[in-house]
Amino acid sequence: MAKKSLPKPTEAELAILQVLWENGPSSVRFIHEQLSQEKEVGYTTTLKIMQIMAEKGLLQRNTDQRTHIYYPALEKEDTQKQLIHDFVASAFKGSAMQLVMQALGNHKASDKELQEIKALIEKMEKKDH
Amino acid sequence: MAKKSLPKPTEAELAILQVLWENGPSSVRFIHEQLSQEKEVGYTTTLKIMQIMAEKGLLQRNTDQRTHIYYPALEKEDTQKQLIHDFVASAFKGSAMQLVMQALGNHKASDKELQEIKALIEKMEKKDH
DNA sequence: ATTTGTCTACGAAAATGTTCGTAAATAAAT
DNA sequence: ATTTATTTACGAACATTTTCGTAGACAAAT
Repeated sequence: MAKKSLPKPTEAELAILQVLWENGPSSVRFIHEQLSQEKEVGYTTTLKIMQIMAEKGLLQRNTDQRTHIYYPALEKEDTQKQLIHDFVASAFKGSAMQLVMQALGNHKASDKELQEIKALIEKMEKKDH
Repeated sequence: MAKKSLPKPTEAELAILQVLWENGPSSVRFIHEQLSQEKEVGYTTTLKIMQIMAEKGLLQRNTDQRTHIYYPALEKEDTQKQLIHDFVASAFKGSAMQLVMQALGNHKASDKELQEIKALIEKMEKKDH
């Protein structure tokens, strides 16, 4: 059967996903502590958003213990891929390459990063033949 | 004096900016016709959003004629730059290079596009020395 | 001149996202 | 055992964004 497509995460939801991506499955308490370092926010606000995310299917959770443990339903890369797609559509008229050029141009990249990108390009060129 | 920083455009606002970027200064009627091709929406909805954008400073307008002509207050590239910055922060933990790698990897690029990127990288490498 | 159409302005409803207070259950501390 | 702290659930207030109806000004068509 077809994979059910999940809604695009909102800003607040994305902030939570980032913490989960970095730290793995976590409790609301932990996520909230991390988010609090960036911005003051009530505990129940974090809780509520995570509950909504679980409802939407963005997060899964283990409720065996009183303290529920949440984790993303999708791989980080899959979510990022979808986000890039939407972003490119809404701000770059669908041209991912235009985005790449802009992002590359406006950002100071280290030699190592540039080498990585070159390597990726080489690989893509080879695949074409 | 310092350049007043404009708010980040919303989704609906971005759709309007894209039409303006492509077609230059336009009337509400024209923008609305373009947007209608993508999605059904009332004329006054488009009008209202453009008026709000003018209030916010995102758009300028010429009101000499009864039919006002709107145009973006900022260059396309400036707005895109800001959008990339926010996007990278919210979805890529601030790493523009991660975004570039993902966008590059997930997208089929033409030889010509790859050449352009390579050229840009060359230029960036030279600048470092 | 009168009607018909097009435009802006305004305001408010509807939809979406965010915030948090309160209550109930459970666990931990005294 | 009683108090204190932690956690989930729920609901509602608040904020932001999107939507559009209505009215008034002006222009075009008849």
